[in-house]
Amino acid sequence: MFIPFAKPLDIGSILESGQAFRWRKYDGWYVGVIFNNIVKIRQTVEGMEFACGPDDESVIEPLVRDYLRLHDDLDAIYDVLSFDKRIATGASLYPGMRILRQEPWECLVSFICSANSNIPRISKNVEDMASSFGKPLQLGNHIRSTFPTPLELAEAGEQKLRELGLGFRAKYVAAVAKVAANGGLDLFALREAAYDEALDALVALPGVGDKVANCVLLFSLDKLEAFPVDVWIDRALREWYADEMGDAKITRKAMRPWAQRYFGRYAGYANQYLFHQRRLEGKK
DNA sequence: AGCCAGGCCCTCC
DNA sequence: GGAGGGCCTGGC
Repeated sequence: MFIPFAKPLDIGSILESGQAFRWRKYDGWYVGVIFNNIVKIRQTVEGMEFACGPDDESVIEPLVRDYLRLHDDLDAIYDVLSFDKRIATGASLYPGMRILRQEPWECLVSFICSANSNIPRISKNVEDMASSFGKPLQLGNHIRSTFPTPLELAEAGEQKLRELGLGFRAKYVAAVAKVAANGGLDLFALREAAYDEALDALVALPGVGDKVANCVLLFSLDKLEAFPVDVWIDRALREWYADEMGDAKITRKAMRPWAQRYFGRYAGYANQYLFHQRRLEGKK
């Protein structure tokens, strides 16, 4: 099925910029699992093509548009952020890189797994949880699995999660799964909540600190003002914004509120472009 | 081989 | 309240 262009759009940078962990590239197509379907996407000259299963494409198509945030007017967002030279440059370097609107539960568990880890390992952890505790799916010759529900992960338990190689994060995933399975966590309600309220609710969960919470808020809960500060953003801000921050000894904790004031309501988009730029420059 | 990874939690000051 | 160390494991 064909989806017309939402300009600008760069499927590659969206799906390969460390926001989500289940997309794989096979001969020009990105193949992943969202909304309990295997979904294939590729960008074409005039838009994008996608295929999915087991559900009908007509059912999944609006969800894919939503997932890719095609409704965001990126040029308008660039206009708001381009008072800053770095972001203006980033927008011209990577036009069409969008923030994703992921399924909150998978996003939360994925970023709990991100603590003191790296992208290849996070991807492996997430995929292993799916193939071990999710439900199998097939589309053509692709065999994948749904991301496990809170109940499925709660029933798996810490020990089995450790056996998958989650390490110390297994305890947190198991604990949060138990809370969610018992109805103690309504992530979709947090989409309607204000940023501060949603942040407080997330940070109360074991294994979820300010950074992980801001990733979940940004990538799945519609909080475009969220600003996760990881090592890359830490480096980027110290190297590029020392003058603006005006405090060489600023703590990582203090960086988030500073950046949110500085960048404003689309701080999360600014974050993604800084992260992407700085990560491509390497460790130095 | 050894360091460090898209942090979080706990302890101790 | 905030700085410092420990934590599972794998990638480089």
